[in-house]
Amino acid sequence: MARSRPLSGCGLEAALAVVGGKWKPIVLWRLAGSTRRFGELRRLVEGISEKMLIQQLREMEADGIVARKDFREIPPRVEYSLTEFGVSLAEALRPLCEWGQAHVARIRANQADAG
Amino acid sequence: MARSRPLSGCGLEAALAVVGGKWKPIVLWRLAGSTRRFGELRRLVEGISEKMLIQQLREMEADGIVARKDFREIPPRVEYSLTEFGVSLAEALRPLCEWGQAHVARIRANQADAG
DNA sequence: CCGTATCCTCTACGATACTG
DNA sequence: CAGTATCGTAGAGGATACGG
Repeated sequence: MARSRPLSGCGLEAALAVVGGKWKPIVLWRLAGSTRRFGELRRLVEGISEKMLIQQLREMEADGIVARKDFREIPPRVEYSLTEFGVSLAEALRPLCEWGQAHVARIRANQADAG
Repeated sequence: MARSRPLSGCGLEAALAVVGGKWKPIVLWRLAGSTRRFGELRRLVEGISEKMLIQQLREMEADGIVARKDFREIPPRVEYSLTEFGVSLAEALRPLCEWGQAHVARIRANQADAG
C-alpha cells in the first residue's frame, strides 16, 4: 500500500485537458481495443454526432494520443488508432476505470439523488 | 506488464462524474494532503470563488468522497476531509496524476498551439 | 468565518443540412 | 464513406453583493 503519500504536484489538470469531456474517454477506450474506421467508431460510440466524433478525434490527434491513417481510396477509408503516447495514457487510466466500474452503482445512485 | 488488456467496461464515465470538472481534482488533491478548513481551502485552491468551492465541496460530500465537520462554534469553524471512499479514489487517480506530471510540458505545448 | 443569492458570460455539446 | 458548415441550447463557471 502506497498509503498516505500525497498526489504530489497533481498533473491531473493536464491529464484531464487531454481526456476530459463527455466523449474522449469512451473514444479512447474503443481505440484501446483496436484500430477503427470512422464509421465504425460512430456506431460503437452510441449517441455521438459526426461533428463531435471528428472534433474529439482531431483534438486527440493534435494531442498526439491518436494516429489517423488516410488510405486515399474511393470510397474514402480512414483508420484511427492509439499512438504509443495514447497507449501510455490508457494504461494510466486503467485504475480509475476500475475504480469507476467497482463503484458505478453507488455513483449512479448519488447522481440520481442529486439530479 | 498488463499490456494489451482492454479498458474493460470503462467506468471512466462514472469516475469522471465524480472528479470531472475544473476544480474537483485540485480540491481532492488538497484534501488528500490533510484535513482543511473552508477558508484554508479557499486560499490553497488559487482562483476559485467561494461559490464554486462550496458547490464542489457539497457535490463531493453528496458523492461520499468528502466529509464535512461543523464544530458549531462562533466564529464558525468547519473542517473538510476525505472519507475512506475518497481516499480510494485518490489512490486510483495517482497514476493519471503521475502521467500528467510526466507529460505536462508536452501537453501544455499542444494546448497552446491549438489555442 | 462560512457561507447564500443574483446575474452574466462562454463554451461544450447537440440537431440538421450539405459535400467530395 | 468520411467528413464540413451553420445554427441553437443548457449548464458550467465567474463576479459581485449580502447574510448568520
